[in-house]
Amino acid sequence: MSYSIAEAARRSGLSIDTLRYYERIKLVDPPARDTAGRRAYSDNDLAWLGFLTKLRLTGMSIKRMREYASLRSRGTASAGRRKAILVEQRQAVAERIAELQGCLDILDYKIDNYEQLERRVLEISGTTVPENTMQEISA
Amino acid sequence: MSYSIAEAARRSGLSIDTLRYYERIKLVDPPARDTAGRRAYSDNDLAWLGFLTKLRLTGMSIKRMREYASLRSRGTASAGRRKAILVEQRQAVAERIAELQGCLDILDYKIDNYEQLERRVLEISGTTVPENTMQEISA
DNA sequence: ATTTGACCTGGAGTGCACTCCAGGTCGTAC
DNA sequence: GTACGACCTGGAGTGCACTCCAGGTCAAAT
Repeated sequence: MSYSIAEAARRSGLSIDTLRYYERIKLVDPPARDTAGRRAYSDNDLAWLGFLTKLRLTGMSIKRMREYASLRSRGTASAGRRKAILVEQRQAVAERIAELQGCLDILDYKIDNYEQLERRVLEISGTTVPENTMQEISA
Repeated sequence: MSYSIAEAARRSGLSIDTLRYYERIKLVDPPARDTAGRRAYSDNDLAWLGFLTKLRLTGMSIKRMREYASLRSRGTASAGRRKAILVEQRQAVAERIAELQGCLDILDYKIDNYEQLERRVLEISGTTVPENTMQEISA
């Protein structure tokens, strides 16, 4: 099967401009063209775009993705280095997840503070809230 | 206690330039100054910088952090909206963690493919690797 | 007294990842 | 046969979050 750029954009979740941009910066190989010179993406192209969007979701930089892409086009001999990139990225993602988990804990703590404040305001409505309560919340 | 900009940078993990930048864009209140006009950060300032770096780690935009910062300076009345921002961010972080988990699975799958390829190459060293093996790996 | 180093200011520059634009070419629908 | 919509190109523009720079001030050390 072959797909117009609009269809490829729809299926990959990237914009048409981004698709052309990725081609310009050599992140994807130039797709085939139809008789009128319009891009005709193959299933293979789509699969590669799909994988690229996953790498992007992991936070991989375009520079790094280009490195991976260029290794890929050099064939089997580069498999080791490609694997190394993926392993490194796996590590980075795991670390990022841990970091976000830590952030989640902090957010929960702060949200809980706000909830306690709400409860206290309800209880002693009209009374001045002690200064240290605000400290606790804004710190 | 009061800290020089260099010390504040060291303690917050931000650069000196970033500290001045955050002040310029009203993300932090201008700190006190010493007799020579140099910034003197308080423990309170440091605590706020600490929280900001956590928010940044969650991927919150500076625009959103500024919103939070400006609400904070408007006092208790804004607590509800501040809490809402935190709750929303908590949600975004949880979603991002889930997304990264999914990426981790894909990376594991790809890495596993590379490992299988390595084993096959070892076993039948010198033999041509079947075309579909490469497809599986590059898709 | 001068040198050093940390700090100051306003403003310009950077890198990233897109995103938009003007002006042009096709093939199909009316 | 012309109007339309989807596509094409090279290049410029955007938003974000810093980062760097020139030229200057000040207090302590030599």
